[in-house]
Amino acid sequence: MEQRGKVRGDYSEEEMDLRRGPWTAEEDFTLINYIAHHGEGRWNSLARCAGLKRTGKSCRLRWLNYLRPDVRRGNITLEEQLLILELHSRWGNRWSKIAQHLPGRTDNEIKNYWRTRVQKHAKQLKCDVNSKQFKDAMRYLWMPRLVERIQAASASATAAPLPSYASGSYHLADSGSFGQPQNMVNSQPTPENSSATVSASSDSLNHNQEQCYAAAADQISYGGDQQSMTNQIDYFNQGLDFNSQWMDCGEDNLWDVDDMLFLQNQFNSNV
DNA sequence: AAGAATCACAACCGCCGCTAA
DNA sequence: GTTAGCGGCGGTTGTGATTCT
Repeated sequence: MEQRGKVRGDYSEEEMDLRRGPWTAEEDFTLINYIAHHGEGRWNSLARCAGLKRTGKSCRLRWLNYLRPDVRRGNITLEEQLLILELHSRWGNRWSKIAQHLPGRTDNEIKNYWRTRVQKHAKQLKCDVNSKQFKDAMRYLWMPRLVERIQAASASATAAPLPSYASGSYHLADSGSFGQPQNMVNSQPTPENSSATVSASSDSLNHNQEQCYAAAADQISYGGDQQSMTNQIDYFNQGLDFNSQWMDCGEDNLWDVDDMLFLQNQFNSNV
């Protein structure tokens, strides 16, 4: 039986000979070359036969997450963000399953995205990423906002067809129903429609943002603890004016999690 | 300019399920 | 039925890069 629960440092002589840590260009080349000639799979024997002083697991991971020719790298697009949020709300931390619907993206990349971005925002909101509060914020604020940004990007780009799930599935007027995007599986973003990438905007507020927040605050009336953040569905679905006010503030000021933080503060201050 | 803090992501670890012997 | 080995998965860590103070 394979040894389980092995303590760090408790390695056999053969294992001690194994390399760990970052892969070198030479190792990458060796692995690529070997797989090109012999195919992938049977990772332990592959590692041995290729002459790599790595575990089979390490070779497999390096190939799947980095060296595979069809692996997509770079910013997670708005479309992909939306899809990740949608699929995670359905399946939870089933990263590999989610990755199957994002061609070229690895489970590791999606997992990292979730942990570094999404969980960070939950932390900012001072709530658990699995809490209903945060899920509501995602579902009724963040995701609709993403849809709008995708639609705006598509409209401004060309008269070309919208990305499949941005074009008809997440209608803001669908009375708050955010069901499964149609054609989701075939929704691989293309270079043409993936130009709207994750904005690296600062979390701090600038003057324009503050003005936007003030404008939004005028139009959002929190009646107290009986009103939850889910009330925002109505604002999105009715296409109220404050949406366009936000849009007028420029690309950097589109509704982001900063906005959720603002709403959260508004909510708390009225409780 | 420099040190601290934070971010992003590659890589590792341990567990689990499957399968062949 | 049991065991050994492997692949896959999700969680976690290490570290270089970037941003902040």
